[in-house]
Amino acid sequence: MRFPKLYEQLSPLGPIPESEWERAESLAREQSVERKAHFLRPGDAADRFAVVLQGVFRLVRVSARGGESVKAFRAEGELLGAYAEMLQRMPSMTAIEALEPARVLVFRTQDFQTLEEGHGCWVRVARRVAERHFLLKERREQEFLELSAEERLDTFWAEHPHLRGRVPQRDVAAYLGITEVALSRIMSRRRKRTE
Amino acid sequence: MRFPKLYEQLSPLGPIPESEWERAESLAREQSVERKAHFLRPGDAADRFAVVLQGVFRLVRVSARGGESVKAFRAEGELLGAYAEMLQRMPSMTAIEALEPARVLVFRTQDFQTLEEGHGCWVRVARRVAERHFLLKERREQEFLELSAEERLDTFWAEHPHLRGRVPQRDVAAYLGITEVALSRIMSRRRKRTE
DNA sequence: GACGGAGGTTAACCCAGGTTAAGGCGGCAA
DNA sequence: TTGCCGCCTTAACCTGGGTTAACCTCCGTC
Repeated sequence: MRFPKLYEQLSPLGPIPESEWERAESLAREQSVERKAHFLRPGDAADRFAVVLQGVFRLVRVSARGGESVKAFRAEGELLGAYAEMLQRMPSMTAIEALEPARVLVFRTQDFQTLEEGHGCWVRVARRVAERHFLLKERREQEFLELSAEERLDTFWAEHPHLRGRVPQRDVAAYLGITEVALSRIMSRRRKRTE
Repeated sequence: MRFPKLYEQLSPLGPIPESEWERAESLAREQSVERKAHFLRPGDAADRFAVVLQGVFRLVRVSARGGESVKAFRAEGELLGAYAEMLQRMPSMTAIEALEPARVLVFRTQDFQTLEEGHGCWVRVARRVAERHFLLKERREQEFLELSAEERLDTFWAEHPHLRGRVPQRDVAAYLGITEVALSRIMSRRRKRTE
């Protein structure tokens, strides 16, 4: 078990025999990413993904008008990649950028496909990954439909306590779908409300 | 091929041998749903899903505060079910209601699992279904992050032209995350703008 | 034909959040 | 030290959308 983070992430998704773990680890490549450097930038082929070993990343989509919106953050143990673009085999529209000096364990999607062909356990894993991604997005949809920005903020910290102090406020705002000004306002409003 | 809609929906997701089609059809049960009747109501077990043969449905989530938000519409050929709750094996939080007299082809999730155990093609289908659900939600997330209500309205009609005239405006509003009043305002604003 | 309900529109008023612009403050480089 | 830069805050002003409530169809039912 050279990479406990890998094991933590993948083993809850279905039983994987020892021999397959070894095969997987042999395909992985460890890589470090400097603060503010990109794991993936818009236009790159979405042909690899990773497990975060160390650090926090932001997944950013630059809209047509030039505005940045943050789709997600990823920290230790989480999967990193332009998942939608991978599925559609299109170039990435997403920038993936380290907010701290980071280390990741990289797989090429092509190699993962070979894993799948070799053993059915990986197919099950891939399915669970798809389902988990879906559940995350559905929860987020619900938040946009039902909650105010302030409530979304609370939900955010409740769901991501480990990001406290590790992500700049402007990015939290861009994740919530508001401006950094509005976020600052919400926070001061609340500061006063509770004295 | 007793149910062409079933074939249309599922066959693009992966090759399915003739014998498996027959097995699937033997498990399905045709059911009709009256206008305003429910295919599923909150609290029901999320233990079945369907393919829509005829009609339009709305998937509604009733929030804690009693507000209704519309997660999606489903028309002919689309999959109908409380997917998130199915994955999590929890009772449905979603109401699924016919907006027109409708007919559906119902499967019990349990039966579908038997299909999966019998032949690998169904596993592939299940995975593609998960991926498609994810892509839909991701697109919606992006719309909430980047677009105004008015732009979301345009996007909605561009993506769902077949729903024109079949869904009441209040439901479109609830899908966009605004009130029917706001939607009416947007439409009149636009009517004036273009004379 | 009268009535009532469902769905849509309009208007008045309010508030959350966008926009712009002006600081504040800590850290880092010259 | 000074000055700049990145990040955050605050204020002023504007706008989109929420809320409430009145009203208007169009139907379907009696």
